[in-house]
Amino acid sequence: MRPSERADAQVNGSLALAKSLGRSPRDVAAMVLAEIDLSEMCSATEVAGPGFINLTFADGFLAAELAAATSDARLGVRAAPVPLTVVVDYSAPNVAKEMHVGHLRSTVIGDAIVRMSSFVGHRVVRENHIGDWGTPFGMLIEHLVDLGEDAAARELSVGDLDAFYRQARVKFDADDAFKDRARHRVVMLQGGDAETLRLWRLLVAESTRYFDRVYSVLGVLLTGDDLRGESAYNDLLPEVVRRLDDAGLLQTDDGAEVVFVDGYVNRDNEPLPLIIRKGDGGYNYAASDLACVIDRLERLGADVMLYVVGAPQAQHLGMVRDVAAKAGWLVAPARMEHVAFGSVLGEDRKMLKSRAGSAVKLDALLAEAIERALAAVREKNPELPAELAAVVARQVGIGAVKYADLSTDRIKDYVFDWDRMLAFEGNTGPYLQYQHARICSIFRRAGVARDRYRGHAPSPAEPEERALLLALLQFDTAVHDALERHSPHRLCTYLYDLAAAFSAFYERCPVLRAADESVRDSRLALCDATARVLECGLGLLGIESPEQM
RNA sequence: GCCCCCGUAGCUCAGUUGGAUAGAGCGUCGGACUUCUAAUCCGCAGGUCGCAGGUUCGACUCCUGCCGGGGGCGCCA
Repeated sequence: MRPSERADAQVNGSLALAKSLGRSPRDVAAMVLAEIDLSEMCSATEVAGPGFINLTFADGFLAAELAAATSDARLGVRAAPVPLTVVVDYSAPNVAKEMHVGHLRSTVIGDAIVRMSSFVGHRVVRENHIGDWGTPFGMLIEHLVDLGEDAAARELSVGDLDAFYRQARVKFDADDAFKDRARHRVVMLQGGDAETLRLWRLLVAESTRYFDRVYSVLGVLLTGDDLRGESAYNDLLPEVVRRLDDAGLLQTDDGAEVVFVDGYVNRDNEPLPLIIRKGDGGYNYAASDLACVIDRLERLGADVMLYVVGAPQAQHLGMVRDVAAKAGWLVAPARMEHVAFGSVLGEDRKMLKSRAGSAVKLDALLAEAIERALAAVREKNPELPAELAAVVARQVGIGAVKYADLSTDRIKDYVFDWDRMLAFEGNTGPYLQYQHARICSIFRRAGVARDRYRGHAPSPAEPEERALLLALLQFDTAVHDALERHSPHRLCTYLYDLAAAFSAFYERCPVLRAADESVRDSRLALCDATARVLECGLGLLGIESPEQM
C-alpha cells in the first residue's frame, strides 16, 4: 500500500499476483475487493488503471485513528516487533585533536539513529570509539613532559588541542632525540608502564572534557559513559590473533600477520589481506576493530552493529566484517552494517576547509551557527526578550546545522551553505520549528491547555483538514522507514511534508475564528496533533522545538 | 589498472525498494498582509531523469557497457 494522487492510498499487489495466478490484474484486484470487507475503513474503493486498487478512507475511520494516536505517548508509532540490542558506533574523535566538520555527520546521524532506535523500543548501546591509542601518543606524552603537566593541562583545557598536537609533531619531525624519546614512550605505553599510563590518562581526560563541551553545545546524547576508545580493546588483541590462528585464517606475509579475504585485490590484482599485526609486532586498527566486534557480540550481546563512519572506510569495514564472519564470530541473524555518509563540501565543491586551508573546527562552526541564528531571530522578532532570544538562537542555529546534515540522503556529499540552512522557507530546520511555534502561538492566544485535545476525534470537512489528518497518520510509517534504512532524511522529508500540509490548513482554515465551537475544537485537535508530531519528530533528529521564535 | 559511491529543472535536493501525467524549495515572473506569527500562502514558467542497449504489461528505480565527478586500493587510524 502506498499513497496515491488519485485516492488516499493505492494497493498494487494485484499486478504482481496476477502473473503467478495466470489471471488479469484487474480480475485479481476485483477478487481481492470482493473478498475483504472494507466498509468500516473506506468510503470508496475502485479498481483503476491496469489493476490498482484505489482506497478512499472514511473520515470517521481517519478521525478515530488520530484520536488513538494522540492518546498514545508515541503518537501512533508502533514498537519494534522484536526489541533488539543495537550497538551504534559514532562520532569517534581523536584524543589531543580538535573536533572538526569531519566529525559532524557521524555525530549527528548517529545521534538520530540512536534516538529513533530507542523510541521504538530497541536496547541501544552508544559507543564512542575515540582514537586514544597508537603511535602518536609517544610524541604527545613527551611533549606533555616537556611543557610540564600544569602548563600542558592549561593549554589543553583552553581547547586549543590542535596547537598542542602540531607542536609535538614539529618536534618529532625536526628533533631526532625527541623522536627517540617518543618511540621509547610508545613502547612503555604499550608495556603498561604506570607513570606513562598516568600521563596518558591526563591527555585523555583533558580531551574528553573538551568533547563533552562540544557534545553539550551540539545537544547529542553522548556522554563520558559512552566512551569506548581503541585502548579499551588492548587486552583483547592477542586473543584476536589467537582465535584467527585457531581458525586457520592467519598467515604470515612479508613479516606481517594477515588474513586474506575473498574478493579484495590490490593495485596489481593480487589478493589483498587484512593486516592484523604489523611486521614490527605492533597491532593496527584492523586488530582493534576485530576485537571490538568480538566485544560487541559477546559482551554486549549485539544483534545489530551500526558503524556510522564515512564512505571511504567501506572497504576496510567490509573486510573486517568478512573476516569476523569467516572466523565464525559474526553469525546471522546478528549483523554488522556500515552506515556510510558522504563529505561536507564548501562552496567550491571541495571538502570544506577554513580560509587558512585547515579543517573547520566544530566548536567555531557551532558558535557561528548560533550567532547567525541570533541575528535572524532579532531581525524577525524584535519583541522577543533578549534572554529568550538567546535560548531560541541556540535551538534554531544548532537545529539548522543538524537539519541540513540530516535532510539529504546521507550517502551523498552535501554543500555547506549558511544562507540555505538558516532560511525560514523550504526544507529547513527553522521552517519546521517556525510551524511548531505558530501552533503554540494559537494555543497561547486561545488560552486553552494543549492536552485538552488528546484523544479528541476531529471532524474534517475542508480538503486541507483532511490532507493534514492523513499526513499526521503517516508518522508511524515515516519513523519505521527512516529507521530500517538508517536514513534520517526520510523522516525529514515526512516532517517537511507535514509542515507544508499544516501551512495550507493554516491558510485556509481559521482556528480561533472558526464558525462554531465543534469546528474550532476539531481544528484545535489537528493543531495539537501537528505540534506534537513535529516536536516528537524533530526530537528524534536531536532538534529542539521552541514555543516562540 | 581494479573496486566503491554519485550524476534528476538555472541552483540545492526529494522521488516510499518496478507502478498511472517525475515532485519540492530557492531563483525568475504574477498574485494574497486592518496577521490565529506574511518567518507564510496561491499561481505561471522551467525536464532527452549523464549516454546507449537490455529485462517486461510497465524502468528515474533492476542488469550490461560507456561518459563525467569524487573516493579507496598491505604494515597510519
